[in-house]
Amino acid sequence: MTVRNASVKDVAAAAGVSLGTVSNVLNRPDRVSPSTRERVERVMAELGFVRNESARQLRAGKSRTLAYVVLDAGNPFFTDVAAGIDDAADDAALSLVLCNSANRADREAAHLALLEQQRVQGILITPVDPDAVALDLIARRGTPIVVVDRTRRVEDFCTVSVDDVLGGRLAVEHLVDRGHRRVAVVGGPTTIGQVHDRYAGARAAWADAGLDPDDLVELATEAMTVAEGRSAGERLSGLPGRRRPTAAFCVNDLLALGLLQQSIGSGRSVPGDLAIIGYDDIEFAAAAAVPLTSVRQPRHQLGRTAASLVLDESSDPDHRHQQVTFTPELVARASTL
Amino acid sequence: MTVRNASVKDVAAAAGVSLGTVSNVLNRPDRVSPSTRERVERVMAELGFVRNESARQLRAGKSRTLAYVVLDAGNPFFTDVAAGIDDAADDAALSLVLCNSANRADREAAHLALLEQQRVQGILITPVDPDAVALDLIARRGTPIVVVDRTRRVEDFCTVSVDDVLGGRLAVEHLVDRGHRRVAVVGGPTTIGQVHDRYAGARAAWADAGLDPDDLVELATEAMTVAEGRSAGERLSGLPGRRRPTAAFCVNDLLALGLLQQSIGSGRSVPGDLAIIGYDDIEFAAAAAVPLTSVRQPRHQLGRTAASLVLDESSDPDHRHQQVTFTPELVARASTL
DNA sequence: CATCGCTTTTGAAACCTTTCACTGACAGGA
DNA sequence: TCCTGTCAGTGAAAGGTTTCAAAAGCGATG
Repeated sequence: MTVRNASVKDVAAAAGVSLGTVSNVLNRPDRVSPSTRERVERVMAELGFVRNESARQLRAGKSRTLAYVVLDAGNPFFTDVAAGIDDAADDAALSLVLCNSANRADREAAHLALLEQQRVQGILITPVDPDAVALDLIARRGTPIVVVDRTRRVEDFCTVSVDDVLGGRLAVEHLVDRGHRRVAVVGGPTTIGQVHDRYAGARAAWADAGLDPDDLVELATEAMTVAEGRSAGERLSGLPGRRRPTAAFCVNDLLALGLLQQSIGSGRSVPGDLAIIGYDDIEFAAAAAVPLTSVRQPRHQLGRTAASLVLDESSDPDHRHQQVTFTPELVARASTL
Repeated sequence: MTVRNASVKDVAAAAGVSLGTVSNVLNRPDRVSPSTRERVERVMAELGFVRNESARQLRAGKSRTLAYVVLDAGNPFFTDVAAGIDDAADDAALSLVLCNSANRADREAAHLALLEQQRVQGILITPVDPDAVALDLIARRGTPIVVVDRTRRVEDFCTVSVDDVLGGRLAVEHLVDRGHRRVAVVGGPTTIGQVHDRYAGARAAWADAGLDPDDLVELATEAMTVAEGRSAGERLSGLPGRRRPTAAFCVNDLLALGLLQQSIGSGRSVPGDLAIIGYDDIEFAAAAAVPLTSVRQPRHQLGRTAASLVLDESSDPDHRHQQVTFTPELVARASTL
């Protein structure tokens, strides 16, 4: 029965009706008499008919998918953002595909090219470089793009992000409140916009508290991973007692978890000898052996909003670009008690 | 210049050549004279021409993508498997799209239907129910399917998995070696094939060591999450001293991390009062405050192999289905010292 | 100049679906 | 009986790309 790739034509012939009728069964079943419809449907099942989405799309001009080009599929933060997007896509009866750029510009470019050729409804992206010109070209040619968790210098399309300066500020204010007067800021590279902003917020809060800038120690890392967090911990241990900070603000939770592990492993108590605060509030932060204080970003909300912006842009002819900024929130736990 | 959706026809007209020549520039540039090629390419850039992948695919009959329908995009285990698939897809110059079924059969079905309509080269899937008949239908109609990290009762297509009975055995043998004579097995629900197999391996190892089955305490959980791990820890604390196990084997790392957190938080030392062993060896296992002993699965390898099987099936006419089983490996760390 | 061999270019057909103006058939009303 | 309106079904056209046989162009050779 099952025929390799039966088409509407085959179905029509086998059911003794015209092409148009088969198409109507598929797309407007109410315009076909019940008896005919049933016969056609039976034939479709027998022949193993599967609609050819390429042909349909060619005719329709647009696809039924949304795409998210994610920066690092292994980072729980991004998978949560993706879950938010997925929710919104579900509501709009679109399906979401994830593409992983793994922080590599060449992979990102390849994915973008294919997505544009596929005429996806819209592209959500956390780009390797938010100011890359390739994004402009694609947007100008008509595919809606929304930048997620990054901002651009020129505001020529929608972006959704979180106020990272405020986040850095919240973290340091919290530590100052707890009485810390010598604090490390751990993170890098500062070429990443987020890292830069969080540092800036940290410095501003420190200055506002009237503290000496020299007592806010910046500890640069090469990446934001657990391993880098451990190595930062070793560098911290190496400092002489009086120069050693009593607290550390890590610009993401992976760093914080690494630092936490290294500290406990080398016999220091957290928060007694070293208070630690992270950023992102990923699920593993609350689950750490010493539950981690962290700056929470509304990541699900971030994804949901980004998706609704891209949908608006693709459907509303007089769409206006927006820059949505969310507010981060401090979640205090045992690591800074 | 930029025209909304320029087609090869528009390019041909603007460059003063025929359709066929434009197509040749795109697909066989060597057959076009340098001067013509250059002119056509310039016009394409001016017009903002973007190849219509639907039309191309309609003609070609197949697409350039591979899809992985992942069970839970938030679980680091699966993102690592996906990274392995991605590697192999890259090598074959295919692009990989990820679809998240989020453990829901309806979402899985929707994704599968669309992927089949899109005529993807192949589908990799960690299914909600490996024995679901929908998979057979799709495979029978000609889309190669490979089941990842699950096995099927009927071996009618390729599967790639890890020997979970052996994994359970390794974990319990390790604990017995360390002198434990009263051990908890934490996990569930046992309707999941993997969980069932790991339990079975654990029991077999226990029996082989000549120990009393009553001293292998099974602690069922409703899901395999950090929160469930914590709650299992509370139940464990509630047991009277002599009945309380000295070690726990958790059937995945999320459970183990939750149990670890709860134990330390309530003042028990690990591994002194309770040794803990997990399963999967996700990155956060090594990074826990007490580094976690775990059973490692070759997850990258798993993905890579699955991708190469699906590619083989889609290209080699006399492909034979294979059931590949990998061997897990114990990674001993401080939590079972 | 005719012929040959080679490279470059052409134009039509094919891929499969959807749409839409149209035909037939039939029932009800005048 | 004739007309009108409704409903079911029809068939051709369109959408953009690739392929392939055939044509054209062109320099060299006899």
